[in-house]
Amino acid sequence: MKASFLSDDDGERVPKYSETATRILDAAEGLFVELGLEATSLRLITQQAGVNLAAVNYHFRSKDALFEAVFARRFAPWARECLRQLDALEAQVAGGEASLDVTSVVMCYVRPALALSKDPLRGGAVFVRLFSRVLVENHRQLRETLSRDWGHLVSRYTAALGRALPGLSDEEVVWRLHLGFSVMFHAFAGNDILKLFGRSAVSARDPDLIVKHVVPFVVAGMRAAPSGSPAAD
Amino acid sequence: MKASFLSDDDGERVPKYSETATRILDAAEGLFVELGLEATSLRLITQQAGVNLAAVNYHFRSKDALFEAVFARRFAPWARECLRQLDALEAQVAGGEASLDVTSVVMCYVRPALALSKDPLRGGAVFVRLFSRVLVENHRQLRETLSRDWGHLVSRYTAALGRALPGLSDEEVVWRLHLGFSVMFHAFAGNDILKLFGRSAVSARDPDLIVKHVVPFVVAGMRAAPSGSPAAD
DNA sequence: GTCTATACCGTGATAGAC
DNA sequence: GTCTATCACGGTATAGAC
Repeated sequence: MKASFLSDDDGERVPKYSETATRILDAAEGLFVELGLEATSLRLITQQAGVNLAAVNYHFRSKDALFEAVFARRFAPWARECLRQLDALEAQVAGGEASLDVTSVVMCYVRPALALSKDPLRGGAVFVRLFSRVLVENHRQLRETLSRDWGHLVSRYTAALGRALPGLSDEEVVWRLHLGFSVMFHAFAGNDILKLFGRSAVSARDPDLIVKHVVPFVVAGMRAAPSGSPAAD
Repeated sequence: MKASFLSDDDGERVPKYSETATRILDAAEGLFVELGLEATSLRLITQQAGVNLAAVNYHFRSKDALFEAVFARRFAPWARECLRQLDALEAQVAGGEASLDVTSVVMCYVRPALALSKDPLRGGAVFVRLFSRVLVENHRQLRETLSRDWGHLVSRYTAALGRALPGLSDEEVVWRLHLGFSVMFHAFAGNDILKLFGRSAVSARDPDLIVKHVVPFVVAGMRAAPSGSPAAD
């Protein structure tokens, strides 16, 4: 239940869960994505995990807390990888001042999400869809738990994006980073959103296809002129 | 409970609800947004509406169906206004072929959403937030109910956007329209998403501010080069 | 410390009287 | 159309076994 395990990356800093707690986490993770949060009962989770109902209230203190644990378990490695890639990028262009490319910065958080999305064996794809739910729903407890790591990640990317977009104010940089994150995660989540658009000629299932279509959109959006410039057509 | 009331716009084509049904709808609408869908109990709704608990299961057949009714009541006028504005735009440039501006097309659906968002007296702001929830959650029943009107709206906007972006394939046009809609609604929903980003220096409450920041982002994203073009920095 | 059995109360839904 | 009574199921808390 450690809150912040991003600062030190000396090996695997994942909190140790007991055998039964891990079984609960695994079962819950799959069911939350498959059925949704509210449609998944604790009785179904514990039944599938082969543990007692009360165990979930012992190891985690509530259903919401269980959801947070499921989420946090995947969030930490992802965030660590995002920071690692950003470090590598900045080290690569250490000499220059504003030589950071917008696409490169965006790819630093897209690549880890893409990797997760393409590796469903370890429950990676689950996390991306859970993240999109967190973005739209109100999980105040989860936000507090993640605020430290998340805040660090965002401030790092804000700085990098600010360097890549020298003409923008700080406020606008934050806005565009926010929009960029939102678009990416909702696209990866792919909760049949496209199905809403009548017959979906688009298959949002292929992660590579998502990157191909979404990244240019996001990068161009970030590069847009500051405020009310009409931009020649 | 009429499904499609978009084709004919001869006055108010809103389905007639009884007195008690309307009171239920009004109460549910406010509570769903304030507390969320699952946190709002039918007992609370009926209590606030001053009707009996069983009434909600008589007029609507379930809680989910009630949610759909709440949503559909706001969706129809909004969609009608979006089509009206698109009609006006296309009539304005009737002479030329590809003279449609991307910004103008985007504003055709942004303006109605903005109007709703700025008019909370009639429960308009509610709809925008509900829409964002529908986008990320799986309301298959609701999708089927709306597929006709929604499909018509999307095909019209796809055509218009395709005219404004002659260099793009049909598939890419659909993708960008999809992304544009997603960004807009999630920004309007503003479910404290920005709060996730550590201390939010950005106040997402002012709808005009949202439009000011989001529209340039979306328009630039739609105008991005087709596939793998790096685009000069 | 871990795990289990069980009881509690609120929820959505339904049947049937009026 | 409306209301009362009742049902099965949900999350939660607790007492107690190992």
